[in-house]
Amino acid sequence: MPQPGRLIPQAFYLRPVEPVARELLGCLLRHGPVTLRITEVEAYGGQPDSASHCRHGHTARNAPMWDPGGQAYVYFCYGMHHMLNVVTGPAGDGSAILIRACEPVCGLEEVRRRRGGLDGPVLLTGPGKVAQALALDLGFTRHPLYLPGGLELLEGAPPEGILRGPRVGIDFAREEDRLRPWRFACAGTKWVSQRTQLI
DNA sequence: CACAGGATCGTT
DNA sequence: ACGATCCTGTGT
Repeated sequence: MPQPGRLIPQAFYLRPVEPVARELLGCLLRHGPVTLRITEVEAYGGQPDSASHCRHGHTARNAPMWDPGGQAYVYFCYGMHHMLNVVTGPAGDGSAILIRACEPVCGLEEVRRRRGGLDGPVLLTGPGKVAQALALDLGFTRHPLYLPGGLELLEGAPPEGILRGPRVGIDFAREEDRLRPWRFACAGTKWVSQRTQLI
């Protein structure tokens, strides 16, 4: 099994998106002084997926999702938030994993500064919050996660309990999510995005 | 070119 | 429950 702290090799990402998403739980994201542990993920693409940015085929924005796995895909959402995705699969697969929540491991003071002085689970429980804490922007799209320097993805101890299921709630009761139980996965922890529940 | 909607967040 | 804030993809 993975050795904590080692860079994950690109081969890890060149597989179907859902097992990669599952195994990403517990892994570490490092950018400079800040290290975060992934506690919640969401898989997109890899098969017909009407919720994926690839649902209408190849476009300028989603181009990184069609590349071989192992790189970041960052996009701008709702006019104010950046979202970090990990691209997976071989070239042409059009799949990626949204990092939905983390817990702090290193650099807590810097994270709190970037998050407006907040603290507790509200700090990193949401995809926009994670990107803000890691100081990411569109310039990180296509950044390789398996090379030292910059934004890195490291192996970490897998969490004890992995919960998974479709998201439910305001806009999450979609049929396709019910048919795809591994789209969404989170660790058994308090560090779970607020708009996410399990059924 | 106009429009509708969006993988969200923080406040009310 | 709502507003912020703007980019993207589609339709005309």
